[in-house]
Formats: sequence, C-alpha cells, structure tokens
Amino acid sequence: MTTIYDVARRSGVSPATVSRVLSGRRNVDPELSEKVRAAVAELGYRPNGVARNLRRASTNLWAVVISDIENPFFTSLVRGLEDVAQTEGYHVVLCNSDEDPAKEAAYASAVLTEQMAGVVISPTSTAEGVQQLDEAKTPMVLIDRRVDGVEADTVLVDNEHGAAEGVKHLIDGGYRRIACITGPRRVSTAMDRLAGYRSALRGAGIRFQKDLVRHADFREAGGFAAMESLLDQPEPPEALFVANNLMTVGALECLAKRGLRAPDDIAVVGFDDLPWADLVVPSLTTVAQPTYELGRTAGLLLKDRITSPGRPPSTVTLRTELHIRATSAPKTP
Amino acid sequence: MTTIYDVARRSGVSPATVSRVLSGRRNVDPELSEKVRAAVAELGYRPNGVARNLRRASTNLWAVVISDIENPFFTSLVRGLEDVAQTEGYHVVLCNSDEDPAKEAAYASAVLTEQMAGVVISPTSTAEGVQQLDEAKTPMVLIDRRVDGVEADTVLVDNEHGAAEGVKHLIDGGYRRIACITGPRRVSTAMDRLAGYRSALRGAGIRFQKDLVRHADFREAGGFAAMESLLDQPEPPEALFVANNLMTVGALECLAKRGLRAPDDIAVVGFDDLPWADLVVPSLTTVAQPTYELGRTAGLLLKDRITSPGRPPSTVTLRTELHIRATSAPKTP
DNA sequence: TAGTCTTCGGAAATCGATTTCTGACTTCAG
DNA sequence: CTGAAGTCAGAAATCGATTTCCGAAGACTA
Repeated sequence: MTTIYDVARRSGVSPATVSRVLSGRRNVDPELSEKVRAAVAELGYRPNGVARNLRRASTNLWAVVISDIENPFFTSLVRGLEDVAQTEGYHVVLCNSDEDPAKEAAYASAVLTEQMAGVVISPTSTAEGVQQLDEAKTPMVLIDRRVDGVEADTVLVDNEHGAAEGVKHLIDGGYRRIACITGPRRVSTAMDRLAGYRSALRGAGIRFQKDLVRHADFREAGGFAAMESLLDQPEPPEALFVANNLMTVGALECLAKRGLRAPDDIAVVGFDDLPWADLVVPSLTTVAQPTYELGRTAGLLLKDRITSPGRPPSTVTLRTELHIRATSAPKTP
Repeated sequence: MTTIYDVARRSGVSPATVSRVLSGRRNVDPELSEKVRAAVAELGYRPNGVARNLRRASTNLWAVVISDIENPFFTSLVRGLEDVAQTEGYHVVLCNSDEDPAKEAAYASAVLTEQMAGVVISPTSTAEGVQQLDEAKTPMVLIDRRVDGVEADTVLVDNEHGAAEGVKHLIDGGYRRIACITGPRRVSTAMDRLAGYRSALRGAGIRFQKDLVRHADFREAGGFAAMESLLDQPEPPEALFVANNLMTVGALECLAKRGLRAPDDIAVVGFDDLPWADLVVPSLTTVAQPTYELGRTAGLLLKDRITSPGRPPSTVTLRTELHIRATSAPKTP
C-alpha cells in the first residue's frame, strides 16, 4: 500500500503539500504540483478514504432504510436516491428492515458507529431507530410515513387526496357499494388512505359502512385474506379500493382463484403503481406514487440538510397520479 | 463525541483495557471489566467505526455493482446478498452501473479508495472495473457473466441448458418455426442462451435459420423493435424465445400493439422469471433463474474468499427452472 | 528457594490523511 | 528604503481505536 508519505518522498515535498495538491484546497506552486502529480501517477497512489474519513470526522455514505427492496415501490425510490447520491459524491448503503423495529434499531446503531453522513428512512411502526438517530442529530429524511414527536425533513405523498381520487373515480363509474382494504391502524399511510376513501364517499353522499373495510398487513397474503372475507359477505361489494400494491396483488389472486373478473364482477383500483399494471389483462387502474421522484427529493433534502444543518425541517408532499386503466371501467347495467 | 479515552478516564483504566473489554479479544479482570461496562453505559459511549477501520485496515462494506436495481432480476439477487451480509456483519453498498463501463470503473475505484471488504459484480461489456479490482486483489465475486482473463469466484446459471429446455418445451408443443431474440454478441449470457436455442433445435432436427434470430440490447425497447422486425418478415415465426425479462416485456407490448395474442398467434417463452408472470392473462411461460439464491451464493462465496484468500477460485453454476404457464400452450392445428 | 512461564495492565506506537501553526520569503505602499 | 500584508511549504499535531511491547506479579516446576 503506497501512502501519501511515499508520494511526498518521491516528489521531494512534504505530505502536507501532497494533500493540498490532491484536494486542491489551497494554491500550490505549479512546479511542485506537477512533481506531485507525476509521483502519484508513477506510484499508482490512491488516497486512503478511511483515513480521510477519520480525520474529517465524516464519511460519504448514506443509509437507506426501507422495509424490503423487493417491493417495487422501494426499488424505484432507491434508484432515485442513488442517482442523487452519485452526483453529490455519496454512496448508498442498503438496509432492509422488513418492518421489524429491532432491525431498524440495529441499522440505526450501525449508522452511528460507522459515522454515516445521513439516512433516508421509511420508519417501522415503533420507529425505534428513528428516535435514536434523531437524538444523535444525524442528518435524516423520513419517507413515506410521518413519525409523531420527531421533527425531521419528510417526503410524503398526498395519500388522502390520492385515495379519494381513486375512489371518486369508481363512484363516477357508477359504483356505490365500494369496499376498502387498507393497512394496519398504527401506520399513518394506511389511515390517510382510509380517510381519503371516506371523504370520497362523503363527497358523493354515500354512507360509510364499516363492514366494507378491512385492515390487513400491507402484504400479499393479507390482501388475499381480506378479499376472501369481503367476498364471503352476504352482499359482496361491487367495487374495491386497495391501499397498497402487494395487497392488490393478493386481492387479484383471490379473484382469479374464484373465477371472478375485473371489472365485470368487481371493479378494482389499487394504490401504488406496478411496473406491469399495463401488461395485465385487464390492465389495472392505479393511484400511482411518484416513487422515483420520492427518492430523488429525499436525496436532495438530505444533501441540503448536510450542508445547512440549521435549516428548519421541511415537509415535501408529492402528488399521486391516477392511472385509469381497464379494471375500473364504468359499471354496465 | 465521547471517545475510548473518556471511558478509560471514567473507569480508571487505560484505553487499551477498554478496547480489550469491548472487543473481548483478551482476558480482563472481571472487576475492571465491570467498571468499564458501567462507564460505557453511563457515558453512552459508542465506538468510532471509522477509527477502527483505519487501524484494522478493512471495513465491513460490500459493494454490489449491478446494472440497474429496477430490474427485478437484480432486486431479488440483491436481497439474497443483503441477507447473507447481515448475518455476517457486513453492509451492502448499492452501485448501479447502467451497463456503462465508465460507471463500473468509477465504482471500482471507489471500492478501492474506501477500502471496502469485497465486491459482488455483474460485469459490463468491457469489464474495466473488474480488471482494476482483480489487479488490486480485492475479494470479488462475479455474477451472471463470465469475464475472459479474470480468475475469480463466479456464480452463474446454466444459461445454455435453461434456454434449451425452454425451446425444447416449445418444440414439444408442436412448434417448428421458432424465433429467438437474444442480447448483444459481446455478452456471455446472450451467447450462451443463443447456444441453448440452437442446441434444442439441433436436438429436434430442426434447421437453424439465421433470419429467425435477432440480437438486441437486453432492454425493453430492444425487445420491442426485434419483435417488430420478426413480425414484418414475409413468413413470421409461430413461436418465440426471448433471452431476458425486459426484452420479453418489449416483445409482449409489440404483440399487444398489433392485436396479436399468445399463444394463439405466437407462442412465447421468456428467460428470467417476472414477479407478475402468473398474473398476466395469458400467464407467461418463463425460464426462471434462482435470483435470490444467486445473491445468497455470491454472498457466501465472498465471505469465504475474505476469510480464506488463498483458496483457488470456484465457479458455482445454478440450475434454471422452467415455469410452464399459458403463453406456451401446445399448438392447436 | 530459585528460576521459568503465564497472565494481564499500561505506555506508546500505529494506521494514513488532513490541518493548524510557524516561519521564510515576496510584494507593495508610503 | 522600511514596515506591513500576503503567500506558501513544511513540521508536527490530530482524528480515535487497536495492538505491540514491556514490566510487574503470580503460578508453577525442579
């Protein structure tokens, strides 16, 4: 391993000068500069990033803590984040929390001991890790969900509005008996989307019926089970709004299993777009989140937080977009 | 920031002893040990990972260099890798190369300056970064593709066999005029899969016809264009084998645009499974790669390479699995 | 009892780059 | 021509943990 001292010796200057040439933080005599560069090239010198990090007391790592990289919602988000990270000179460390507060806490702990420069995190229910990071004043951006009692930069989507728009679209199509499968009561997005569902019903003068709502776990199996339970009612719904992508898949599988078809037997609108929503037959109507943009925005906020730590926390709310496709075609009498 | 010196002062021992207590690498008097632990708890001391990395001359970071995390093939692979990393105490840094040799090289460079512990990489065409890492003797595992002239641990799938199996399945269904859309000539997987296609034809005594083969770019647009070109021939194919997932999507979109349907108008088998292959109607027959397992195996090999650097490089070849679904239903006369 | 071996704590060196401090030298104004 | 201000290179301190080396004390053997 060649060090900055080797380069210094070879080029006949001090290590300090080598450092200054390479970092370009101060003027150095062009002649010396040239010698240093030559020595660097000859020796194939490569600075030791770890040593630099120690001295500078910071790294160029961002952690992104999400529940599961296999969920398409997060892949595109991570991609957006990584693109910002790259242009800003950071690297992204991937952390799957699997919605497990203990894992989240473990990653938060790693972020602190490894002195990572910042964190983008989608909090689990208890948000243990988030609290830890907040106390340590680590630059942090929350995505997708709010956390009570934590003042941090946050990137959200307008869940309530998006859900309402999706449900209103069903109402406009002539549907009245509309069911809703949403997520756990403790999760803000689940409740926001449910609120949107209710407000759309209210706006159309439709009475809210508790027995048309199911709280599931935001996973495929949960969506499947909830769909079964809805269909097994004496009077099954004629339309359905599902509050996330995995549960939508579960619900569709349940329909397929029972030989039911959308929209003829039951119209469907799902929250979260899916890369293949266009390719299924019938194609799936979705309330699309701007996932790439979410990640990108989080990256920009994080960068900004790092450069100006004093700035008061801001919350950015992005708009969803209703993608009208075939599963929500208007009711035919 | 509390340091190991603060803990030492507080507990009335030397920093060396604190270090020994915390790392457990040497016996320490239980009484002192207890004092140290108490001081650690009181001060909320957290070791500085960067300083440790500098002294130990290694980090606990693995880089995974893939072309695009948005490709479902890679998400599940990364997930498998991350799971191993976590149990082994490493963190995974995500690097999207976008198939760009320059980006690959940039990431390779970062791996070296940041002294990362190892790399899992899916090489781009020129594999510049791979060469760099190989010269620097960085622990490295190649996935998905081979690189001529580089002796490194490699995890592959049996592309030729998998492709042959998929094509044979079409032949067994009564199809004869089978087209193939494969990837660039420089990429080993593209050529292996093409070889599988040819060997299946040969096995069935079907003459290979050059005008039924297209080389595209492994992307959606490439698949679309290739499909158009195949369909525009005077005598279009009656079945199709596509060598990766994105091109399969492109080909399907082309069919949809032209109002053609699988398998009635043209039977389809695609390489790479897709999370939604089951959900499309008609469901898509695929040659599935064990992607999670690929990532997991790569992780295990990397770990092994790090612990025993002397071991000769090994290549693990995993089997594909043919998932027979609707788009390859037997020919009806 | 004397000598050897073990065990264990502390002082100090170490990892490799950055940065502060110091002093030599140059430049420019009066 | 003199003094003040500015520029720039090098010596040395620094970041925080780990680890080598050394010495003291206890354990054990002959």
